[in-house]
Amino acid sequence: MAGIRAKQKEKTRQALINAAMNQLSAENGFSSLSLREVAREAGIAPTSFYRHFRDMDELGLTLVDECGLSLRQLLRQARQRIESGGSIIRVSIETFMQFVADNTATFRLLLQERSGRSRSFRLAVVREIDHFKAELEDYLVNEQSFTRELAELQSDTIAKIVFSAGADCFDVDEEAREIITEKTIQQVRLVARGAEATRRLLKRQP
Amino acid sequence: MAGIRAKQKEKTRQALINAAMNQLSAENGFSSLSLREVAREAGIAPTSFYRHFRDMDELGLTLVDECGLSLRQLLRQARQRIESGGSIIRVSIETFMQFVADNTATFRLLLQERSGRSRSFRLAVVREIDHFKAELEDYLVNEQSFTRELAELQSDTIAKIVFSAGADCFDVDEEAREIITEKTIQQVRLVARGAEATRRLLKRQP
DNA sequence: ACATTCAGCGTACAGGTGTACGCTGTCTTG
DNA sequence: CAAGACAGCGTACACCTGTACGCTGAATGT
Repeated sequence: MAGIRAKQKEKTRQALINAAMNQLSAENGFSSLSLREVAREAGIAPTSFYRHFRDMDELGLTLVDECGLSLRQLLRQARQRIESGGSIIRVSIETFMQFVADNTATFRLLLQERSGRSRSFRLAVVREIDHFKAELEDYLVNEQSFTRELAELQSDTIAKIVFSAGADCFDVDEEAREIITEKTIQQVRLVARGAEATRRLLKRQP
Repeated sequence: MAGIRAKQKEKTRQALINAAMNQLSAENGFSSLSLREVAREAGIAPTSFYRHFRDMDELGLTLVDECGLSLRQLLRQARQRIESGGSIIRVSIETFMQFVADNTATFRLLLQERSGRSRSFRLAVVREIDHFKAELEDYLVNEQSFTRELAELQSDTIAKIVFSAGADCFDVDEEAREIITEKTIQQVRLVARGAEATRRLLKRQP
């Protein structure tokens, strides 16, 4: 039951996924990428593609899922590292930016399909971003004692800032990326400060 | 010299632009839209397309430019209306959201090409967003007496929030759009409050 | 051992794509 | 009024696309 067969299938499936990612990073959006070319780069016949995915869209959704998943895992690791001291904002954002640098192709897909193509694509992306927001929101409620409402407003704001900043990194070199990272840290601190001020404001006049 | 000829040319040029916008709004990203289909919808032969644009990319860049231009005009009008009283944040954001609702197709193009396709596309979009930020930044310096540095940080943050919020409006009905608008107003106020707090902080320890 | 499953292949087809080339008829200019 | 510019057309071509269909050979289940 080792599945020498299933193992090989999984291998070519990964080859397809990698091929798609490569062709994405080269240039061009996901929609302008062809089944045939992806199959060619993966080293299989065009018609064999269908043994793995119903169509290109299904492959695309897989990419989105994988991207979101590994981002979340990375951030969770980062948060654990923080429990032994360190600025949560700095570490989280540095981790995020490193992720974007290492996964430019898929992250670009994420942002691009967020406002494009089919509805199912958009929903998939929204789902990933919602995961991100939810974890941040919980942190703000549990560790920083914000009200649900204010935590929700804050986490949504931060998500918008951070994902936009990720997009700003696409065309730039490492040096510029560090500048953007520092700027983003400042921006998130701006929001945190604003939320803190709002909390105090609400305490005085509830 | 009225140019009955030039007039006709401009007319079909607009027809091409409109056709492209229509096909954009239907679904699908810009890159998956074909010269032939655009020409067909505009009512001209495919080969006549070249009398107006070198290729589809040139048409796309034109769309981006027009979108940014009319957004800026609208916001400038809104700011004039404010001089006779009213919350600048509320009016600006409501105007912005109305613009997105009225120009979903091109605004989607803007956001999509921001993180996609060719470098020249991305730069064009960045340019439009920079215009937006610059006008906001000037306002913050001149009318609210912020330092350049803090105004820059603030305007960049707000631009990120507002453009992201615009993207959130794509799939939703009018009711949900109003909710998003209100949320965005709160978020921008959060940032403004954070910037205010930062300013005070810096005054105490410069 | 044999029968079944199934990943991958090759062929084939209908349809779409961008664009080169040369023509037409009308507006514009001299 | 003649000469030229030029928007738009039709034809033609080479190329790429998705996918239907049936086959093969090896891994698997009995």
